[in-house]
Amino acid sequence: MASTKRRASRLSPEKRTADILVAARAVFAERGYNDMVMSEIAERAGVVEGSIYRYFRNKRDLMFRMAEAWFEEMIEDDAATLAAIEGTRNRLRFIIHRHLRSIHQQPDMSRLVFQHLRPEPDYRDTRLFALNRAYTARVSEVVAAGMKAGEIRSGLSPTLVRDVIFGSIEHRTWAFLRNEGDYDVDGLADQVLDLVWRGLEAPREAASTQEILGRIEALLSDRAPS
Amino acid sequence: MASTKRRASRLSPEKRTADILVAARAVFAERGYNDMVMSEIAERAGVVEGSIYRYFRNKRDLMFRMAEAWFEEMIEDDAATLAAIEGTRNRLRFIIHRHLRSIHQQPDMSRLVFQHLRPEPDYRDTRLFALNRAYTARVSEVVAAGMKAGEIRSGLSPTLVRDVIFGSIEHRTWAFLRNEGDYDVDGLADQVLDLVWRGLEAPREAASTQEILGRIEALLSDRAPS
Amino acid sequence: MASTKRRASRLSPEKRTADILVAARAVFAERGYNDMVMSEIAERAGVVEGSIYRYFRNKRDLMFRMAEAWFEEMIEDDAATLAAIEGTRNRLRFIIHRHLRSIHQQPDMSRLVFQHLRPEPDYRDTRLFALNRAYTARVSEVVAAGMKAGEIRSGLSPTLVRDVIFGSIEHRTWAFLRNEGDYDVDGLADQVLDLVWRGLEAPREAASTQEILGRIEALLSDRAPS
Amino acid sequence: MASTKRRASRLSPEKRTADILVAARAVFAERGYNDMVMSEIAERAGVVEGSIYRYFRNKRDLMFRMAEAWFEEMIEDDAATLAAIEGTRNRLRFIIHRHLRSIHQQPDMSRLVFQHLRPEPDYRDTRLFALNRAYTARVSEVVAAGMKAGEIRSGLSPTLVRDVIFGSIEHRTWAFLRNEGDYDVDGLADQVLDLVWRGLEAPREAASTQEILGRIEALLSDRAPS
DNA sequence: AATGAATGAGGATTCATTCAT
DNA sequence: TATGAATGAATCCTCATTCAT
Repeated sequence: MASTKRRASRLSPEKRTADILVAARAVFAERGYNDMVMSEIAERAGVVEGSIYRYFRNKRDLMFRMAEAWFEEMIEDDAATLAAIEGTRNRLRFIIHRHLRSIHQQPDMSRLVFQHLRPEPDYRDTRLFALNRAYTARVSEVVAAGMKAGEIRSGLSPTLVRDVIFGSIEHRTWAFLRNEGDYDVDGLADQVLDLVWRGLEAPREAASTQEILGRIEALLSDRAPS
Repeated sequence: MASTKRRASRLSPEKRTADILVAARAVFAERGYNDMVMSEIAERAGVVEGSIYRYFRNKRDLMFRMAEAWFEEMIEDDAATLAAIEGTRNRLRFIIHRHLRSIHQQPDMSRLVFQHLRPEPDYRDTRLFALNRAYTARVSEVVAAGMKAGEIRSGLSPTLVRDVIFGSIEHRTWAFLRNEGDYDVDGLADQVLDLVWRGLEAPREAASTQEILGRIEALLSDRAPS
Repeated sequence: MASTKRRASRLSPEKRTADILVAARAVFAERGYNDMVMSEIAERAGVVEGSIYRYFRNKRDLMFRMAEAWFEEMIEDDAATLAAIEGTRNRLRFIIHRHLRSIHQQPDMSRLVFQHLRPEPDYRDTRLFALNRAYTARVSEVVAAGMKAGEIRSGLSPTLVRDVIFGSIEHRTWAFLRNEGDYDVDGLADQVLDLVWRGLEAPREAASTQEILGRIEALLSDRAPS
Repeated sequence: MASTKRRASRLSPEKRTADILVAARAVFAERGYNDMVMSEIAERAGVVEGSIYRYFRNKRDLMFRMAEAWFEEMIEDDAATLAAIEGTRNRLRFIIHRHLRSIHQQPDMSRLVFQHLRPEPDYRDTRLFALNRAYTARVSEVVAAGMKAGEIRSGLSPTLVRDVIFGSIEHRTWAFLRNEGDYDVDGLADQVLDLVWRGLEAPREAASTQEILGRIEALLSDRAPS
């Protein structure tokens, strides 16, 4: 019986790493967090288990890298879009909508990050942390800019706004992530935005009243009999 | 040959259950989620491993019961207090403050619920779910009441408000739960409340309108025809 | 297909421990240090792998316990014999002979102790260390007693004598433990004893002097004047 | 596309071998036996893992070569010294002292040889064996010479003396090699020598007595009356 | 001669849960 | 009701060595 063993072709580390990540993501999508075993990933990637460890320190590292790749895609995809959107409110809506959409499209990956990776003790030293921070920092930045432009009332903590937005969304979508029902991305985005925006926007009431009065007075005095 | 073994004294099931829960909570506090092993709980509770299974279906059940006990305490403690507080804003502040305080005082238990219990697939069929729902429903109720009273603008989803509040708080406190830094319960409660309240409160346009009408009348009467 | 699984009968911990030790020793004898796998030990002992870990912390512990059992047997066996032997020289010979015989009969076990267990970093905190110390201390004790009795010259360090005896034997028998040739227990015991004893025994100068005087007197009386 | 990779400069095999040996020894000194990995050796030697295998059959071979280099140094260093020492006792003391000093200065290397290399099954076919034999043979040679010169009693086995000396020393120094305490090279050398020498030296008592008696008898018979 | 990517075997260990006594 | 001995599944990781380039 001839041995059918064949050495995997010699690939560049980048290609091999990418292959393994793709395989890992596929296995993860199919099996979920608990049943994602290294041997299956190796098999799919067309390498031997041991080879995975040349490119990834361990399983935990592999999972982080998986999530990092996901974040990188998202951040890159959004950059151009966000740059093209004008107005604080519109930009916030985009970010909110985007997050709701990400969760909706990639519930497994979301669960991975929310439940398993983010709570890790040394998460803060992670590249994923940096990426996630960049991802959420967009809110803080938009808020800070809006504040400068007078669209958002001053005195607010931009990072608190960030936590309100992402926290709200994630709390709202837990049921979906547990496979309990669905949600409407567009509608929910509007609801969240509405609520948050009210909390943020600079008070216009006082100014309008003055304006109204001023214009009425102006009108009346114009009409004054000569 | 006399056996020197001593049988555990026969206790009432309630007492036994309580003992085990106390032991479990102690072990959990000391060892954390991953290193909480049944044998140590049994030892502390003064029973044998197998006996735990007479009172708890399995470890998962035991953990849920632990968390349920925690929630029951909180809900009960708060009932009277909340009843004594008047005003929608004040009541919301209490609930926000309360949640921030719970997390601050019981980080382990919070992590257990947020990270391990709530994401469970059949969490929804759980008594913990019901308790948690009762715990968070207080927000929805207060909001609904505030809406009726005209303090809160209509058209809002009370459950969305609930998600905004608890989501914000939990997102904000993740770092703390990872043992990264601390937070100021009072200060944070005020910040969150401020932001949320702005998003909720009914517009005071009615008042401005009155003012506008009054001043118009005044102006017009000044110009009364001679 | 009927399942043929059967629970192992419930045994006393002592019996079970002994069974596992016996199995371990058998596997060790057959396979040697490197190929002694837990699964085979379990199989032979009639238990499941996991059960071994109820009685032994880990494989290392199991190996130590194996060696300890061996030492206990030896020490116990010898106690009566040694008590019955009179004379420092005879007692030393017994100990030397005994050690040579142990190595000869249990080369695997000897190798285990010499090569793998004794060099362990925390060997000193081990029960095996205590037993080994008791085993070798017999030399120190006999030497100390012999010194008191004047059979052995004073000023010697009994523990050094211990090291000389056991060190010599072990150095001499390394080749045998590597499966290179054999050795003659009796003959080697005599050789070692001879060499060591010369190093130990008190000088008999007093006796020679007596002899000299006696013979001089004899000579002189022969020549008595007629 | 120009490759920026730099090929290791082409060195003479002797130099490469030496470099790798130096690197191996450094890694071994830092990491110890268990954590000495080929990749680190390669890195230090400025070559790639695979290249090591051009110069050394395998890791085992590399370790043996490491130890061999050590022995060669020692043997060479000692040759002149030993030639300059006169007297059997003095020469033995030098050898004993030397061995104690070697262990004291190179505990890692000693442990390597004693624990890992010497017990190997085919150690006897090794160059290290030959070197070690040469190293220890100095004892046998000195003993044989001393026997011829009448300083050492006849009937002894020179190789047994060798085993006594090296065995004593190694048994005595095990604790030190386990990092438990230290020892005094000079003092211990004297103690060992004292004990061993007594076991070796030719008995002068008996001979002297004979001599004394003979001379007395001769004297007396000369004086016999005619 | 050098590279370095790929190989691949191999086993200890944990602990929730069960069930015969 | 209590006991506690027995179960048993399930997998990550290392690293010396090879060999195509």
